[in-house]
Amino acid sequence: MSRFPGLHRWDVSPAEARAIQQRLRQRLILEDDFGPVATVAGVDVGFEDDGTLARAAVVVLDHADLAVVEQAVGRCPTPMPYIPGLLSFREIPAVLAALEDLERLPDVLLCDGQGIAHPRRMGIASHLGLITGLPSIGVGKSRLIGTHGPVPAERGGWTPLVDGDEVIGAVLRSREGVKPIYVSPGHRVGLESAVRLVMDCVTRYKLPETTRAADRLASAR
DNA sequence: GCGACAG
DNA sequence: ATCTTGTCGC
Repeated sequence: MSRFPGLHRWDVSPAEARAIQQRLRQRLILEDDFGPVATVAGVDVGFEDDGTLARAAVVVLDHADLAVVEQAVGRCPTPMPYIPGLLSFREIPAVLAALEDLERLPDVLLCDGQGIAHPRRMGIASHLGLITGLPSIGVGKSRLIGTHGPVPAERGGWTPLVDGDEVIGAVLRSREGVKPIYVSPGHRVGLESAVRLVMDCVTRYKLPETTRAADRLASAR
């Protein structure tokens, strides 16, 4: 029993993957389109057997107290090598396997990587949001594209990430004294809400608890 | 042609 | 992403 409709094939060439991204980007909703957020999920992918097997982890947390509600792990043969701009084709198949095992789907997905802060506005968070239909946000530890000015030093402060004349994300100081993180809307979430939801999940560390929990599970530490 | 380049 | 110990700083 599959929870999500297959929008396209996964065993595609880089050129086909880029064409799929161009086709899908038109369906993205880049403004708030969600109800009460009771749960938030962290999504991350790790690899086993020299990278031949992808292992995805999804950890659902209670939005109010960040307590773990449930978690799932999904595996699948790694489809293709890492190619900047095509990360979702390498990692999403395993993520979908993990999502199928959840008792209940979360209200929002926080993915490791970018949302629309991507050359074709189709980073892994946006792609996953479109496939699942769930609101999604990209939380990256580093930059893929875009430029930005100085990042405020205080916790919670941020500056726009820009590409040409478009604001594609926020460079956020999630914690004082450490490198900022890159937050961008994935699907059905506007930038301000994306930043707010991410900060809702940040406690005493640079990365939100969603990411930390998923990272831990995906890397089997 | 020369860099840049999520995880 | 992954390979990996100690080490600097609050």
